[in-house]
Amino acid sequence: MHAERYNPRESEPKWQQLWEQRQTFQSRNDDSRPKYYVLEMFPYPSGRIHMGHVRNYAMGDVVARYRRAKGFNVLHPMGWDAFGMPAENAARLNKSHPGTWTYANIATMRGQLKSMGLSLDWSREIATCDPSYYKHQQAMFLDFLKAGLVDRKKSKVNWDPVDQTVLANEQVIDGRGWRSGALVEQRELTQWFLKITDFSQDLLESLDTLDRWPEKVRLMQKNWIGRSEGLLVRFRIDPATAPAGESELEIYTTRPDTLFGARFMAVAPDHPLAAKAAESNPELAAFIAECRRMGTSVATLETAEKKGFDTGVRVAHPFDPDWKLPVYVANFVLMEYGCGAIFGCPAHDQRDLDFVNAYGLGNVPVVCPPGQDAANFTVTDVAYDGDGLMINSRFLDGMTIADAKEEVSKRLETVDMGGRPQAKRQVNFRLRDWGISRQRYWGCPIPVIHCESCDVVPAPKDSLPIELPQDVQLDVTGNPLDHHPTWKHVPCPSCGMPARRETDTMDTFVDSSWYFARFTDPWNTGAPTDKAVADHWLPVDQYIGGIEHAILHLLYSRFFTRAMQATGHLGLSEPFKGLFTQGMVVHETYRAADGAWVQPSEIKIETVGGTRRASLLEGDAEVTIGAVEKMSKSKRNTVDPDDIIGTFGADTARWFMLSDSPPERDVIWSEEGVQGASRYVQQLWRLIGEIAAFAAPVGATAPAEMSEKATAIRRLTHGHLLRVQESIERLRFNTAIAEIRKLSNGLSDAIGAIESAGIGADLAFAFREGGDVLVNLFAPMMPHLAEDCWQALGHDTPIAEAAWPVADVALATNDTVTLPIQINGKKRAEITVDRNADNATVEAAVLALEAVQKALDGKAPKKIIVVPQRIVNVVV
RNA sequence: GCGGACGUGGCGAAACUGGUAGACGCAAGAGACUUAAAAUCUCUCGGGAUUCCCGUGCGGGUUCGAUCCCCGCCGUCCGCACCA
Repeated sequence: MHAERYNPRESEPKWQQLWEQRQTFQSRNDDSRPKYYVLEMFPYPSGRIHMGHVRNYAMGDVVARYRRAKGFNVLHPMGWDAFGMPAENAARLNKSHPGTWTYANIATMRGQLKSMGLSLDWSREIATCDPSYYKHQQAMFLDFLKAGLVDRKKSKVNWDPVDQTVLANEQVIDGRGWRSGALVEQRELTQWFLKITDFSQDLLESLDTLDRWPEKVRLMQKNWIGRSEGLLVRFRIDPATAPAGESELEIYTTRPDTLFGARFMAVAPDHPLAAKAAESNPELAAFIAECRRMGTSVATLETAEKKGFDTGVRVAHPFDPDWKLPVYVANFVLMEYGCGAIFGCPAHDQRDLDFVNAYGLGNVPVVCPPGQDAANFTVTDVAYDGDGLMINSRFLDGMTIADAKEEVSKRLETVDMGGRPQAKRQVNFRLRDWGISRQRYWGCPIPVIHCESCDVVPAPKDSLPIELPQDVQLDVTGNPLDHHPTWKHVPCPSCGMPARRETDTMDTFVDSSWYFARFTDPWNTGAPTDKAVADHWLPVDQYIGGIEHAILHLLYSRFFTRAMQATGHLGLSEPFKGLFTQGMVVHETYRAADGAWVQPSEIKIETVGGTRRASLLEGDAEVTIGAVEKMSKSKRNTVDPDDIIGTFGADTARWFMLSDSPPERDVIWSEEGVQGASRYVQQLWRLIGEIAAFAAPVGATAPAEMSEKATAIRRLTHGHLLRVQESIERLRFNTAIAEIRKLSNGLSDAIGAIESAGIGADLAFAFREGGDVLVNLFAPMMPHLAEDCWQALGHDTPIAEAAWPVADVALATNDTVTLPIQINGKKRAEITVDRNADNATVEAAVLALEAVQKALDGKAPKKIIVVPQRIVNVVV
């Protein structure tokens, strides 16, 4: 019996239960089939899933189901990025515990994900806030510590005054905290660091091996790591001007070629030389203090004018002891990069030029642009940073920039200055070590103990996990763990004297830097991973998530994988072989007359005379339709996945998510679009019902005699099968869906054409095959509907366990091809010829065409280009 | 400022390695069925004209042939931002 209408509300839970019963999506570590690891970035348990999750997980599920059907042993797990500030905030608000809120959210969201019908292996579920997870993270921290990959140092940190916590450089966006949006301040604190910079060169170089990553992401990481090749040069300080104990100033430059264009030196306000010089110069001290104040916010730094203050110190030019250069303290020099000191060559560096123009120090060009006359090339407002030949540079004159760099480096490297060479080649990186200390409660405790006599002592491994205390006071400023009356007090593991625990917790990006490895063996109580198992599954074959993680999460994970390799937990260095970054889900915005944002669910839209008008469901008041923007709570343009699944079913939601837009671009969620998807669900259901009525039995073999009609149907089936397959493999879900619709349209037309004529064994077979293939093709996108259709077609095992159909390439290709005929590049006719017809045959056929004859008007063609199986162009 | 991506009908888009521009869908319009509506089905749907011409942001170039390659503009979006 084939029901008139398909009812997803009845069907979807039924199939979800069956899959669960049969453990269809559980993957075993000892399966001998080739492995395929599909992973979507795991969610933060914020309360409810949103449409972005639906899109992300719908895509991953297509890949997982497709690969499973293709015979792979697929790992497709799910977990929770469960530590973090929102839980603490919620707990403070509700006077409860962050864990209560977190686990309640997880329960809700797990239910929501299950209602999507995702082919996930729930037996591997993990939550990063669970001691069974962070126990291993603590163990690895100790391993890293032992391996020299952890550092504890005093450093200037980005301090978020609202969240009262330290932020990594990566978490400061436009001078503001990435979560709170507050202006970030600089503070000096003792912090734990993971030494990501140990891997700077490798992290950079290996980007070239990640050929299945988006170019954009690789470029962003490359810029972030920021490698530059340069020279460290030591300048001798003029003893007459040297502050006590100072004799030299070391700078870093990438342009040693321009050394003869030097006009001044500049050091950062917190450079030791600046401090020394300020000791006897109150005005300088005041200037430095002012820079510090300005420096509290990166945002003001960006727009600040170039300011400097002459220290009175003079240094000698490395190639001319009599050439003295003034040393300034300048607000644009960063202590963190290079040496915190530079030499200024204004003619060829815009920043230096702005500085000299403000202080009247002048400039001398030393690189002459090609085609310019060296005698009258001058620089005024715009520095020249292009190519050219050296001028005004004594022994460098006439050299290329590259040669001049080499010459300067070579000469200064051999000059002895106090027993060391005066210069040294140096590669510098922008990348900084990863500060992981956070003064928060809801994070993974850093497993060390501070002892008065033994200093920092690692917590013994058998004391792990160091669990968070349940009784915690969150409404205190500062660090709640530090305020806890007893938690931090422990005896020193080394000397047994009273000591205290580290009360900082780890940045939550640590939690997400290795979860993909934990999924391979989440039951392991003794170690973070089973190395052999992890090496079997990893790297992740296809990782899918948002572009917002292009730098932070992905770079940290790449570092962590290397650190885990170094400490014996993994045998590889790159965790993600294929990366795909999906676009956002966007929606129209709506505003009431009073300017308040209105939710899509509160309005109705009518089209009157071609224009769309929106009004409130209640009260009918007119609503203004605004721009299409990212779904957000503040603009209230969100659509709740639960509502959509409840009304239309998960399949409809998944189908629409994948159908219209290319996956890397934003998708516009619209009511019309969902309804279109829902209509198609019904259309497919009807079509399969019709096909089932006269399809040959399951497993029927092809009859020897095939009519042309039957062959045409088979050709259609196999052609689209090939193209859908290719689209899915390229993650082009929108074109895959277009091809599926073409197949269903084609089968539908074919039914219309034969209905009255009756049906033979050949057609029955063709429809059996066509119907089966069609269902197979849309099963990764609409798995529940596919199960019902599969059953309707007479199959008795779930399609989720069925193999992908094998395309007959020979059948998919036609014996004949239709070639467009161009005359002077414009299409004028077409001919149908044998697929393998030789060029001479094609040419003869083309020349015989009426349109060609007419265009030639009795003359011979100048040229005929025949592109076999593609096109013919006749030039007259 | 530096780096990158993108620009195609009313809308989302497709177009393989330079080979028929607009597949597939959304919206719209006309019609069929219906007492009516929904649903469903059929047709039309880049612009202009009479067989043809124009058309992929704009202006050039390369080519038998350009949405695709090259040069120069314009616009939109994204990332980084005093990195020496």
